[in-house]
Amino acid sequence: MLVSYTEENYLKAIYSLSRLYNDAEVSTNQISEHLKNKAASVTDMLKKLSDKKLIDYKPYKGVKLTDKGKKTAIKVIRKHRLWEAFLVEKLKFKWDEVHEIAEQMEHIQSDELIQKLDNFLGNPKCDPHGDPIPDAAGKFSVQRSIALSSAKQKNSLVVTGVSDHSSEFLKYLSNSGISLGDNLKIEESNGYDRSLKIKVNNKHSLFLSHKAASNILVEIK
Amino acid sequence: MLVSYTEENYLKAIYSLSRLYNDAEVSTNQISEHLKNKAASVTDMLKKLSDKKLIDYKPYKGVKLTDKGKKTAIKVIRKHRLWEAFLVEKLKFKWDEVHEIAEQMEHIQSDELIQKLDNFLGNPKCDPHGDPIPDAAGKFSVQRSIALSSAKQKNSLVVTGVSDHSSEFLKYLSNSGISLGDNLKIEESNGYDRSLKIKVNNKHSLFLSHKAASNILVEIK
DNA sequence: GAGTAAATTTAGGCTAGTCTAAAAATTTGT
DNA sequence: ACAAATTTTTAGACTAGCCTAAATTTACTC
Repeated sequence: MLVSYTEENYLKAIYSLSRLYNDAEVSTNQISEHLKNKAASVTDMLKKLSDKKLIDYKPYKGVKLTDKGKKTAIKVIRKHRLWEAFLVEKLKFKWDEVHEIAEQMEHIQSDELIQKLDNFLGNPKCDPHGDPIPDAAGKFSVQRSIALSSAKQKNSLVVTGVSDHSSEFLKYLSNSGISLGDNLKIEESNGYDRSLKIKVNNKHSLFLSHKAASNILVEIK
Repeated sequence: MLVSYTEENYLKAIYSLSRLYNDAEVSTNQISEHLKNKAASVTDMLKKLSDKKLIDYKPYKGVKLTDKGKKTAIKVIRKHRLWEAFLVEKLKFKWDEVHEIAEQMEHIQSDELIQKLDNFLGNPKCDPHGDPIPDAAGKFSVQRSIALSSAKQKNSLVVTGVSDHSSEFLKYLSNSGISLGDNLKIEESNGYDRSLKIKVNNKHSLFLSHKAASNILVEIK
């Protein structure tokens, strides 16, 4: 069964929104905002994806991916991240320049291509943003990181990635002197606006809004 | 101005059909057969491409690419051939497996990507089928080959490529023991069906139909 | 639990690109 | 040069994916 470019983008959106909220149902409006389409258009597509057994859809109740839909979404994510790795490792793009191009390349259809690309890159476990790359069977072999904003522990956090890949955000990070692999310590946690004061690599400190902190992924070292 | 995936395919078809017939006007039916679309659909698209000043179109009289259209077509061909080179050189595909994948990859939009890919491959002059790769300005730096069927000279011909990239034809060639770089001599030329008797590398001889010979490209050594 | 606000779906319309069938223009054969 | 055959265009319809506006369902508040 063929899944169009557009359908793939919907499945990808549903997958990542669902992950974001603990594998919960995803609402029409969430998808609409994420893809910058109108809610009515989303409803149309949900019906179509439901007919194809890629999602479980009950009107007004949100959607969840079926196993088939999840498999398709993870495959697209695998392709996206492998192409990002290729662009950075081999073609020497900066990590904040590759997202848009990978958005196009992730839709190239050829299982053999993706397998050969994976081998060519040495079967990487993560992409240049630190996001884990699933294998051909859809298995993620490395730990998923958590948002800095939700870290319970205050010390010994390591930046492993971002959840906002916009070049605006990535530029903001590099201007703030935060990059992949940096060590973070939470020095203060502001209750009322949930902003954080962070020490980077035991050197300089800075303030991060909740919004920024929620888009920085860390692992506990 | 943006040119869609579909428009790019039409421009590419017009470019190669035009080249095939000595830069002549290309007819609606020729395009229709080449793209496996109906003639009526082709007419629709010709109007659209004409509105965008990508082709010169006079109803019933065929079309020619404008400079703008030619530039766009050559850019797509550049991308196609660079990706084919990548697939064969880096990912170790066979030369008869890459056409379909490159058909998809040629539409990825990013000037920076294609420039970096070109450098990564070492700025190749030809793709794995022996077709010349134009540079970023659209210039072909190597000689365009001629069809074996139209060779005036009988001796010292070198196989430089094919004009039919179907895996059916490529398999036929490899079964016949003809590959890129082989030396050919025309031993007999049959007037009535235009078939040829060919000696390959001064070793074995074989018969080629006009159809096959017209799809083998050679240079005079 | 009734009324309002918010979310979602339905209804109907638009564009790009395709198709079939029919009409018009061109080319060919005598 | 005129009729027939061929090519090309026009006319009208279809699908995918999007939209706006209106109707419906659900959620929230008192």
